[in-house]
Amino acid sequence: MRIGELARRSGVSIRALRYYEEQGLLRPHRRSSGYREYAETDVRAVARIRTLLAAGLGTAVIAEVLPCMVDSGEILAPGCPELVDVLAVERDRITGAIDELQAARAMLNGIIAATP
DNA sequence: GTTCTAACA
DNA sequence: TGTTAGGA
Repeated sequence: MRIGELARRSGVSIRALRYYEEQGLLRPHRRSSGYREYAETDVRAVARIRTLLAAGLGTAVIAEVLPCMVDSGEILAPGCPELVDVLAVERDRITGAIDELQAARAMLNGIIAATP
């Protein structure tokens, strides 16, 4: 599929899809016309990219983790178990971020509840 | 009409 | 990231 279809199906802007390629997150083939040709599996790949970006992971980390995820996206592809410690660090960072968000939410809840 | 690259009131 | 210019 071309970039327009992937953008519609993934809910991501064409601009973002080109950016992902620039960052090495996606490797679409090129037609003789120069148009990018994406695979069916890229729809799910984009979803994973969005999830990881939203979690605060850098594109460099995502680029090396993405190819190590099997269909389910939760299994480590055989051949890259050394990523486990990198993922553990990211997980701990996310856990810290969640704690801060919960603290902020509790603070706002308190203010809102105490405001007549 | 769609996509491409490059660049920024 | 959006948007726009200038082409194919």
